[in-house]
Amino acid sequence: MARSMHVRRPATLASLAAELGVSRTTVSNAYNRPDQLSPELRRRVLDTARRLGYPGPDPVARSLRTRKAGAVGLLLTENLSYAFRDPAAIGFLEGLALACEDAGTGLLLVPANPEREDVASVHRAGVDGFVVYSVPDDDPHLAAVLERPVPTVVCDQPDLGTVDRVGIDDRGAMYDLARHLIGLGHRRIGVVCMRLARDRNDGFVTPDRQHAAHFHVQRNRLSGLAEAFSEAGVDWSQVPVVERFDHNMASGASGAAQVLDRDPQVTALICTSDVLALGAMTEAGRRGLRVPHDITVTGFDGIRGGEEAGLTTVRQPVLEKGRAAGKLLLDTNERSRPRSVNLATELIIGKTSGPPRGGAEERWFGP
Amino acid sequence: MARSMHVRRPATLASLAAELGVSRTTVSNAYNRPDQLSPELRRRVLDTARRLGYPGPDPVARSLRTRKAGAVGLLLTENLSYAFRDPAAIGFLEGLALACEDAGTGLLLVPANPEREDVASVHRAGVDGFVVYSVPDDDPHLAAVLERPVPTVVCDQPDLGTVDRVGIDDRGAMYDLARHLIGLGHRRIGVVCMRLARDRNDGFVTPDRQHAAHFHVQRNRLSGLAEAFSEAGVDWSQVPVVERFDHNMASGASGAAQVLDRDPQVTALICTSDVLALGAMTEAGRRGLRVPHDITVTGFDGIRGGEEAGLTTVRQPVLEKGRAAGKLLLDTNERSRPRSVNLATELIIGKTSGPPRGGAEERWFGP
DNA sequence: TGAAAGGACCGTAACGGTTCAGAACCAATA
DNA sequence: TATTGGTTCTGAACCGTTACGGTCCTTTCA
Repeated sequence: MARSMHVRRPATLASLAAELGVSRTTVSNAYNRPDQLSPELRRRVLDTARRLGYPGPDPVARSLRTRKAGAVGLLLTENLSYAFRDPAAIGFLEGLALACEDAGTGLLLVPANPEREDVASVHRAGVDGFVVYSVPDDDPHLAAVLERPVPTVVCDQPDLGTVDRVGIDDRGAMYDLARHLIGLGHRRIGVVCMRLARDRNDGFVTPDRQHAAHFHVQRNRLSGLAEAFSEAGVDWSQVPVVERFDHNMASGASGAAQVLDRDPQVTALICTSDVLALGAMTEAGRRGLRVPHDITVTGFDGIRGGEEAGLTTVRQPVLEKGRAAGKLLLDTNERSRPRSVNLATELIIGKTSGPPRGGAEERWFGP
Repeated sequence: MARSMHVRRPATLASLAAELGVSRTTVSNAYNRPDQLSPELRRRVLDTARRLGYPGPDPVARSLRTRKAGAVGLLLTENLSYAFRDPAAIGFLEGLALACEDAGTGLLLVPANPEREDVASVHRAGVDGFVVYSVPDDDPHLAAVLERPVPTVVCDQPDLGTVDRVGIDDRGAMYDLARHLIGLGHRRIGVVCMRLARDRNDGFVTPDRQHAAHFHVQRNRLSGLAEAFSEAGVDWSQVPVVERFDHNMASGASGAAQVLDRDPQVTALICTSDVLALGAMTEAGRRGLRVPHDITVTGFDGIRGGEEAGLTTVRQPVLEKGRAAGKLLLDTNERSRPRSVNLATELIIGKTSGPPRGGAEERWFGP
C-alpha cells in the first residue's frame, strides 16, 4: 500500500504483473480469458488491480495488437451537427445505429468540415470500416477514406465498383413522380433542388451544371425529371431549375420564390426534397396560391413533416438504408466482390398535387 | 519494384523506411512534420508510399504512442438508436457535435445496451473522454466510465463531485410550473412521468419509488411538484403519479388514461416531458375533453412539436446543454476541480393550461 | 579561421497490450 | 513404469508508431 501511495505513473498490465509476481500473460488472461487461470489467482489479480487503480487493459493498445477498433466511422459531407437537423439524415443515422448496436460496435462520427480540405480527421479515425453518406463524388474526404485499407460502404453515390454501395433508384423514382404530374396535365413546371456541387450556387442551374453535378442523388433526380418531361414534349432546357446550397425550409421558400418570379405561370413546383417542398408551400401560401388548386408542389424523401402536410412525394426507407449500410459493413461473412443494394421506394400521391388550373384540356396527353 | 510485387503483408512505416533506406523517424516526419526534412526527400517518401500502397501512419498505433485518440465517447442509457428518436436527445447530440466539430474531435457513440450488464463496450472505447447523458445513477456502464482514467462530463445527473457536470434546475423549474397551475386554481392533479429506474414499472408510483428514483432528472421534477403542491395544501401521497418505461406519445396517452381512469375529476395532467404531454393530449381528445377548457395539460423540454401545439411547458436549452458538455470536456485549459454548470430554463405559458372548470372560486389562492 | 548556429536526419526506447508455442506439474491410465 | 492428458502459467515475439536526444555536415559571421 505504502509503495503505491504516490502513483507517479498509472498502473499498466506490466506493473500489475510485477507487483503480483506473475507474467503479463496471466494478467491479460484474468481479463480476457477467465478460464485460463485458477479462480483464486484471478481474484487476486483483480483485487490487486483495484488496489493499484489499474483500470483494465488499455483499449488503444488492445486495438493495435488485435487489429480491431470496435467502431465504424461515419463520414458526412456536412457539418457534423447538420446530421441532427435533417430528418432524412436522422433516420439514416438511426438505422445505422441499430445495426451497430446489434453488432456491439461503436459508431464514430468523423468531423469532416466540407469547407476545409483538411482530411486529417479521416486519417486519424481508428475504425474498422467506413460508411460514407451522401458525399459529393469529388470530396477529398471521400478520397481519403477510399485510400484507407478498411472496408467501406457508400450511400447515395454512384457505384464505385470497388466498395459496397447502398442506395435507391433516384432517377427511376423521380421519373415516376414526373409521370404522375404529366398525367395530371402539367407541362409548365419549375424545379427547386439541393446543392449540386461543393461550391455555393444559389440560383438558376445551367444544363451543364446539371450534368456535371457532383451529388449523385441530385443529378439522378434531375435527370429522371428531364427524361420524363422531355418524353412528354417539354423542352427541358427551358425549365427553370433553381439550386440552393443550404438545405432547410427557408431555402425551399426562397427557391420557390425565384422560380415564381421568373415564370409566374408554372403549374407545378417540383422539389428534390420534402424539406424544400415544405418551404415552397409556405412561399406559395405567402403569395396567395392555394395548393394544389393554384399550384402543385411535390417533394422527395417521405419525412414525417411532409406526411402531416399531405405532401405528394417519393418515400424512401431512410432507416432501412442506414441499417443496410451497417449490415453490409459489419457482415464479415461474405466479403466477396463489392455488393450493391438498391432499396425500394414508394410514390405517395398526397393532396398537394392536382391538375393544373385551367389545364383540363391537356388531359389528352395523360397516360 | 519486383520485390514488392506481391505485398504479402501491408506496408508499414518501417518497411517503407527500409525500402527508401532512411530511418522510420524520417518517414514519420514526412507525414507529420514536413519542415523537418528536405522537400525532395519528402516527395520521394510520399511517392514511394503511393507505389507501395502505404496508406499513411496507422491511426491506432499513433494513438497509442501519442496518448490521444482524437475522439470523445458518448454514453447513453438507451439503445443507441433511441438517441435519434427523442427530440431532446437529438438536440443534445447536435450541440455536442457542434462542440466536437469546433475542436476537430470525433464523436464515438458507445453501444451500451441497458438490458445487459455487459460493460465491455465502455472498456473497449478508445476515447479521450466521456460524456454521459441521462443515465440512471446505478447504471453499471456509468460506473465503468468513472473507472476509466479519462475526463468525464455527466449530464442530468446529481453532482458526483469527482467529474464535471452540466444540467438544469429541474426541481426549481418544475416548482415554478406547479406554482403557475396552483395560481390558476388547480388542486386535483395527476402526473405522468418517465421511467424512474432501470426496471420496467408501467403503473402507479409509490412515494418510496419516487424518492428512490435512480433517474435524477425525473426524481427532481417530481420533487419540485411535490413541494409546490404540498405548500398549497395538497396531500402529495394522494396524487396519482403514473410511470411509463418507454418514452413516446403512446406512453403519454396510456399514462393519461390510467390517471383519468383512477380519478376522472383531475383538472390538470402534469407530464414530465413534452412527448408524454402530446400523448396525453391525444388521450384527452379521445375522451372528448377539451384542452384547456376541460383539462389542463403541461409538459417539459420545449420541443418543436410542443411549441406547435401551444403546450404549456418548461423550455430547456438542449442544444446548449450538449455544447456546454462538449466544451467542458474539451477545454484542456482549466482542468481545475470539477466544474458544475447549470443552464437557465424558461417557463412557457401556452394555451394548454387554464383555470380548472368550475374552479374559478379558487382563484383567491392565486399569486 | 574558428566558433556558433542551424538544417537534416538517425537510433533507441518506449506506448500497453495479445498471442502462441511450450514448460512445469500433477493425476490418471495402460 | 512409461504414457497420456489436462490444467496452469511463462517467455518472447510482435502490433506500428512517435518522442527524445542526439550526430553530422554545411553556413554564417566576427
